[in-house]
Amino acid sequence: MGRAPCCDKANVKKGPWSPEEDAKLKAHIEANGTGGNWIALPKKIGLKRCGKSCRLRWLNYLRPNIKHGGFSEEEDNIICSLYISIGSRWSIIAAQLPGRTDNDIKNYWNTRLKKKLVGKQRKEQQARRASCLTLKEEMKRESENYVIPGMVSQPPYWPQLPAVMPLTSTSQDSHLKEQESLRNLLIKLGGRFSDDHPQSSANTTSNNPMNFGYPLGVSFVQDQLYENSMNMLSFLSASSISPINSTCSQVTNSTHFNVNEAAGPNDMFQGIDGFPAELSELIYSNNKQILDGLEGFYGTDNMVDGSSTGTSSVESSSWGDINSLCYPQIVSAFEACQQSMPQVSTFDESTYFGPH
DNA sequence: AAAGCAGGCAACCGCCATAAG
DNA sequence: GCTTATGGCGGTTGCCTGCTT
Repeated sequence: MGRAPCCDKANVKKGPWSPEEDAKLKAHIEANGTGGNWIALPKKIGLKRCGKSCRLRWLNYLRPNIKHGGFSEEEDNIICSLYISIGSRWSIIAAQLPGRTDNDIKNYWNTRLKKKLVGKQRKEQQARRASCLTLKEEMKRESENYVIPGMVSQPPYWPQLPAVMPLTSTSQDSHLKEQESLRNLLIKLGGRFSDDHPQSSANTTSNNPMNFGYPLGVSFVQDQLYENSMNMLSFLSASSISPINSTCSQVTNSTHFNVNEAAGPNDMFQGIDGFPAELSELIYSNNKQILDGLEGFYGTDNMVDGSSTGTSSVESSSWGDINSLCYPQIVSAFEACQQSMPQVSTFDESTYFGPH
C-alpha cells in the first residue's frame, strides 16, 4: 500500500524535457519563484508535467550557476573524502561543492569515481600478489609495535584547498567558515595540508593512545580505514600527494577512530571550531558502520570488546560498495597466497566488487 | 555498414520526514 | 493527535551515444 500519486500519471508527460518546456519553466520561476508549491506549478504554467519532475528539472538543470561535467581533481578529492566519511549522502556532499547537484555527483561517483577506485584497488592487489608477501610476515610486522624500524611515519597529505573557491553564499565570511570546516574535515580524515605546521601533524605511534593494548585485528581495521582513504586520494592526486607508505604498519592517529562505544562524536570532534555538528555525527556513525562491516569480514575474534553492535553484516548496498573499497590489503596479500594453495578456497571477487 | 555492447546521464520511482489542515 | 499533501532524497531505470566487432 503506497501513497497516492502526487499527480495524475495518465496525463503527465514523461521523458526528456523539450527546450520549450525548459523555457516555460525557467521563465516562470525566474519571474515568480516556485510559489512554494511544486505540485501546483505545472498546471499554473500549462505544463503537462509532474510537479516533482519540474522541481527536479529546475534543481538539476535550469537553476542558475549549475556546473555540468568537468570535475576537478579537487572536487574528486572532496567527493571521495566525504563518501568515505558519510556515505551516499549526496545532498550533503553537493552542498560542499558549489554549482554541483546531488544528482550530478551521484552519477559521477557511480560511473567514474567508483570504477577508478576499484581499478586502482585491483592494480594494487596484483602488485601485492607479485611480491607475494605472506600473511605471517605481515602479522609479524604488525606485532613489532606497528612500526617498521627506520620507517618514518608520515601523515597523509592533501593539496592545499584552493585559496578562492566559487562563492554561492551571501557572504565571504560564511564561505571562509565553510572552507575551514571542510579543511578540518579532511584533516580529521587523516590529511594534512601543505601549509600545516610540521609539528602539528607529527603524531607518532608512541603518542597515539589508540595503539596500545589493542588486539591485532583492531589495528588492521584502523589501518585499513586510513589506508583506504589514502589509496583513494593518492591516485586521485598522485602528483600532489607525498609518497604514502602502504603497509599496515604505518600509523598515525588521524583516522584511528575509537571503536569503543564509549567514545561518541562529541569526544571525537571536540575542539574543532566550526566543524559542522551534523557532519561530525555522520562521520562518526558511518565510520563505525565501516568498522562494523569490516568486523563482519574479519569475524569478531579480533575485535575489541564492546566494539560490536551485534550487526556485523553490511546493511546497505552503499556500504557494501564502500566495503569493497575497504577490502583490506592485508587480506588481499593473504588471499594471493591462498590462491597458490589449492586446498584453500579462493576469494570470490564478485562478493566484494559486485557483478560485472 | 550494421549489429551488439558499454558507458554516461537525465529522469523516474518510491520511501521518509515534515508541514498543513 | 490524526490524516493528507508536499518536499526532499537516494536508488534505479532506460534512453542516447560512441565504440567495437
